[in-house]
Amino acid sequence: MELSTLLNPSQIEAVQAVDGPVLVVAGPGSGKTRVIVYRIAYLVRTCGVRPSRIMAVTFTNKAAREMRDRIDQVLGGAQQNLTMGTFHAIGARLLRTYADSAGLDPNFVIYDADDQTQVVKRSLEDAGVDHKKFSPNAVKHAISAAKSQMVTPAEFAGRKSNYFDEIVHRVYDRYEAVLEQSHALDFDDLIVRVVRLLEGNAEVRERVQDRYVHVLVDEFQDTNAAQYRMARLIAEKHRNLCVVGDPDQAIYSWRQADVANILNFEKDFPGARVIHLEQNYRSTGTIIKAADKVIAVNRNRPQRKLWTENSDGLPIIVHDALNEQDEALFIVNEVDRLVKREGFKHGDCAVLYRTNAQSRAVEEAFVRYGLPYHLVGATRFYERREVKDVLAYLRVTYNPYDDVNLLRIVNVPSRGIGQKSLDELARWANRRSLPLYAAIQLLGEPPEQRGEGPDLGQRAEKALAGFLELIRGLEAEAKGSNAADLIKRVLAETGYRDYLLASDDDGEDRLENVMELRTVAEEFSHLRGMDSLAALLEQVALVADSDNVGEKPNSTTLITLHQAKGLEYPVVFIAGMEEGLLPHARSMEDAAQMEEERRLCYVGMTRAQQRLYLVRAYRRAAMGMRSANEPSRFLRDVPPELTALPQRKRVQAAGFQPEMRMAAMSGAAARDREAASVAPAGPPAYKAGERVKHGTFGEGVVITCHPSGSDQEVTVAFRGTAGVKKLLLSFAPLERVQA
DNA sequence: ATGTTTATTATTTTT
DNA sequence: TAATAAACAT
Repeated sequence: MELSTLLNPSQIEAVQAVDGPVLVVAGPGSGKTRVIVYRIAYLVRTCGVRPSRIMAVTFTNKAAREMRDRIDQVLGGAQQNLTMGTFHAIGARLLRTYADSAGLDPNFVIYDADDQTQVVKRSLEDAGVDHKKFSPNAVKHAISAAKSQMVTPAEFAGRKSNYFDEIVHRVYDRYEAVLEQSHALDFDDLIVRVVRLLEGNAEVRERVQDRYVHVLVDEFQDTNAAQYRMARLIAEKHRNLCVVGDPDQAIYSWRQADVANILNFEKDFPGARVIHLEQNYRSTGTIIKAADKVIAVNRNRPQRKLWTENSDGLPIIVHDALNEQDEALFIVNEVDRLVKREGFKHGDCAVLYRTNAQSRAVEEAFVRYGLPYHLVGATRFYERREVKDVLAYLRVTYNPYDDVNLLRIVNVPSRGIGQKSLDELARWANRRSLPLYAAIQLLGEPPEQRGEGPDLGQRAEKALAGFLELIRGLEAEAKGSNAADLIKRVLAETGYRDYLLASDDDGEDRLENVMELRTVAEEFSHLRGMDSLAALLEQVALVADSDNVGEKPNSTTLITLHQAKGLEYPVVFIAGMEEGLLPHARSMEDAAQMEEERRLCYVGMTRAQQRLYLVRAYRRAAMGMRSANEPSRFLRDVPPELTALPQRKRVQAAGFQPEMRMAAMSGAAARDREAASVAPAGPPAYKAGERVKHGTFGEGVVITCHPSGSDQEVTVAFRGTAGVKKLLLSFAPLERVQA
């Protein structure tokens, strides 16, 4: 392996610094993944470290997969024994291996966000709290925050300071009890319980620490306190901990990620080597300069400067659109043009946005124009109702003590078990501290065993007995087959297939989704019985990443800024460059949050390799309401000399009738119009945002100004009733107004 | 007990 | 706007 031909000197230093703690601060596009891949290859090939003694932690499952592939490529052959995955996946594996020592059922299930919300709701009710006054989601977030900082319910009692904390405290205890009774762990538990296990059990700690001679953590800036503690514990013995991160790309503080971990690292491992990777290989000089200007405004950041030897490339295009439809239309037009005239492929392009809701308008435009696109993770596959229902059957079959999932399907399709009966059953089970499933089992026992009965009607009892039989049947089936076959049986025996087909008009589509789940399940057909089921459930719980489901080749990617972390595209559009959106309205009050918004913008900009578009809409419909938004403050920080107006005439029409305009623009008409567009004539007379005055319409703000034939067309938003008008420069009585 | 209609309400990012 | 809960009718 001749490293000097593959890597620059700093990268080589990071690869070869294998003894002792190392912190690699790696800017965007600085070859970070490359460094990790070669570092692992170097450990295995040159240092003779067995792959089984290496642990590499990534931020997403997808990243783990890709990294494994690249390592396999470099080393030739599959490195099966390498421990590689997210903190959560690795945590789950450790906890199953050492379930006994951790005091867990080795068949524990993993609760996702939705399950958690259900548990919180139930806990709120149990605690007698009005769940209208305290949103379950807020409480869930508070509990999760406490857990990821390793605060137990008992410790929480000490820090409660207001009424909300008081409520959280009351619910937190109850929440943990419900999880335990359900033999379930939530996401945070997958980390927290590992830490507790390692801290509390010297024997297990020794074994784990002995095994992992080298530990790597990627995206270190986005780890939380518990995760860092877990990594530190595992690496404590050999002290070969290498963390790779970039404080400027920390964008998950809302999930309790804490950049301070980087500072803690240098404190906990004095004398750690610090290596900086600052040369960017990804983007044009223009993009790097602009991104650097934007991020430089943050006060709370390390001193450093990203640089590149790449050529400057083209200016960044800043575009002002009328509204979100117009914004989408502009993007679609540009993609089309880049593909037709400039040799890009659809797959080279990506549209990035702050909120998932923004994807709608963009998606509609792509559909209307018939351009290929794929949307990453909006309505995530595993969150579809029908998929969750079928999964609930599987999960209850695997672990019948899972109350949340049992409640989900006990009456789906309806089998005569109504809310009243369930309430009564739950009260009865609660008094006895029994999971619902155990309570239902007890119903079948003779009266001396079951004691004072629940007050259920005969019909309900019979229906519950029927449900019990159903689950028992599935259980027997599960033992003798595999997950994919079990899904088939669930569909047939529970009546779910008929229920789906009968329910909506899109029942067939829903069934199609379930079949997709079956396809996923088939991956685990080499395993038999409960093992197959266990493997599927684990995968589903931890791969909330829907990236592997139905990705279209060579299509434009529609993705949130957060999800785009770690990715790169030749052409990037950032949509919604507006105050209130990016930066988001919720971050306006808090300086630290505002810095995070800026980092998010920085992350977005640095995804671009060759072309970067920053697009904003003058007005936008948000949950039914229209509002006019100021341009994002981040646009002001992009030096004007690095930007340009769009080179071609933008397609637009007056007024606010997107439907009509879309219709008019579809198909051949659009192409004709495009072909008819004329070469630019002279520099624009006005820039977007300038104040102007008109003889009859009064004062207004320029939205766009661009060439139109031999003239220029100025679009102005006027104060008051006049609204938005398109005017021709040579005719309109316009004059500048000083701000 | 279940399906239908109306009212309400909350809108960021996700392993 | 859209998703969900509550109220209502069957």
